[in-house]
Amino acid sequence: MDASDLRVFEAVARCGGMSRAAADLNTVQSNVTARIRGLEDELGEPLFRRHSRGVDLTDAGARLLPYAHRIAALLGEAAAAARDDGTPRGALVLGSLETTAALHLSPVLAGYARAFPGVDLTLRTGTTAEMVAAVLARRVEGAFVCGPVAHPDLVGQPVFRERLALLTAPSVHSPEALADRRDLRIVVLRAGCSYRQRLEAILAARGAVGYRMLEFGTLEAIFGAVAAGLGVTLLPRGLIGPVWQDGRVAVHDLPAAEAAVETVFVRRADTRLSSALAAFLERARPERRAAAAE
Amino acid sequence: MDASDLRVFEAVARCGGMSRAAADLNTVQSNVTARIRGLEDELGEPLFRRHSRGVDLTDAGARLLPYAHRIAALLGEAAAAARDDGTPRGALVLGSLETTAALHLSPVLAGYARAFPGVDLTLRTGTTAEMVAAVLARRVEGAFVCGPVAHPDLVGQPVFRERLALLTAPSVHSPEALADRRDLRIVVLRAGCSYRQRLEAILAARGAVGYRMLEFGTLEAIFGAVAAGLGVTLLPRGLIGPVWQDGRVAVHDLPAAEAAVETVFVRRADTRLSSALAAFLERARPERRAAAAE
DNA sequence: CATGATCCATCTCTCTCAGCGATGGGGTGT
DNA sequence: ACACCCCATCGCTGAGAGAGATGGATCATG
Repeated sequence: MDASDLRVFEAVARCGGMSRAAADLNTVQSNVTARIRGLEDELGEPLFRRHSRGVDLTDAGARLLPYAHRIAALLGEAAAAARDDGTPRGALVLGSLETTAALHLSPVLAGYARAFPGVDLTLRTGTTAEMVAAVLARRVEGAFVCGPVAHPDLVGQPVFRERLALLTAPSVHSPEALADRRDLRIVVLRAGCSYRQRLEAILAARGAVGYRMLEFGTLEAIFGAVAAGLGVTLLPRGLIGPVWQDGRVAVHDLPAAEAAVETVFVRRADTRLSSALAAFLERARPERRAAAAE
Repeated sequence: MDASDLRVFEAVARCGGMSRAAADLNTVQSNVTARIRGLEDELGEPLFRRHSRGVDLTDAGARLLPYAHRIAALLGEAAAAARDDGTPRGALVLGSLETTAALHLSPVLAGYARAFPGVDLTLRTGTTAEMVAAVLARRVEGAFVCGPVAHPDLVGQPVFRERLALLTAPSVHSPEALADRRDLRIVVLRAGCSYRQRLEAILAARGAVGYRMLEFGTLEAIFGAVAAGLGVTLLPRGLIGPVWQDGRVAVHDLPAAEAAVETVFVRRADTRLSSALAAFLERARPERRAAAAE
């Protein structure tokens, strides 16, 4: 048995058919058939049930499939480990919440890109749930998400600690005044945004329920909507300096328990920490950034 | 990069030279050279430093080597998993202390071999330290050893609980009487036997120090030596029925703290529990054996 | 029921590439 | 100086992977 056999096997299992797998692998169907046959002969067990719509896994195939994934991942990691001599190099794909990227990451990204020109840096943004899924699927090496995250396959480390504040129209003088607003809406950056649940809890604790949701793709649009009295939002304090000073929106501090949010960096527990990523995290560490700011 | 490349790489690293690796792999040296070169070209990093006595690993090679091991192990496990349909079959190589094998395992082994004729069962015996090393090196799937065993790569489960007894010549009436015996020796089955340390501690607690050691390969020889007054030994009570009844040796019970010994079954944490092994452990479980004895 | 589409198995042909054997150069110990 | 051991390289050969064509089976559709 060989790793390339397992690659073919995995493609067939994923595509649900030998013809489709052949297209996926840029080869012809007869080849796929032959290699699967060879693998089955070697193992002495059929791996797929053939039927007119394609194939599906037998029990033996289902037992083999997770190994195919693990071995493929391990081979990629082996090559990366051999190439990684401690100086960051190659591709580094990270994920982040959009608010975290805006608030904390831009100077880190800029400095990192300057310091390590050998690294092809990619930053993808999305919600905590999306990013966690991306990390698990190995689409990104790791991600900055809203903590805490507990998953057996992930390891996390706290990176930033922020205080959230409630943003409302200037005419609202306290969060408690929201309870009797019947037309209340919550404004979020994206559907599924991590702060939404927290905002719902905060409003519910003050007797405000039954709100609708507005989703805007940019922070500026959100500020505009809040300033216009369309709704309220919850954002890290660090993000709302200029808008608040302009008096366009009112910023309401919250009790520490409600305001505190921790950004953690998560990555798969079973992957090696690449030099490129290690150097990035080193630059993102709070103490380091404080020192750099002096 | 391919698993067979890594196999060649691993052999070269292990043998310390391409010629030796070629012999080990049943191929010729030019092939090994070519494949290593190919691997190095693909990775863009030299993996070995060539010198007149052979080769040794560069840093990149040293980073790659553990992956070669893991991938090789995983490939073997993948084949075993695919073939393993729940009915025990194939090779099952276990380790055990000799005393445990003699005391507990023979009926289990016999019954298991009868119940699962498809399994090629092998039992290797040795000391706890030897067996733990064998498990870690994957030479055996698991082993019955003297507990407790704490190692990050191993998982253990208690299987048997025994009471040890001190065996002396019939003329010795209590363990305390040994303190003034200047010619005292301890008799063990093998150098490095797990019970030796415990016996030393027991004797030391009674003021007996400065003994010599005798090593005999069989239990009968040990009984003979003890009966002849050559020394003392420590064995599970269950092993010493007939000899004690004959009056050839004196059996001294010990306090529970000193007598209790737990036999645990250990295996690597990162390997799948094969059906063959699962069935064996099921048969070795104390409650099961008690039920079978009724 | 006929037809077309889809999917897998099998066959043949081609050609790459792994493996083999031989040779050569470099270094080491005697 | 010589024998020895090690690795690099070259040409040759054959197994085997890949490409393409064909055929049989099944299913959807009108």
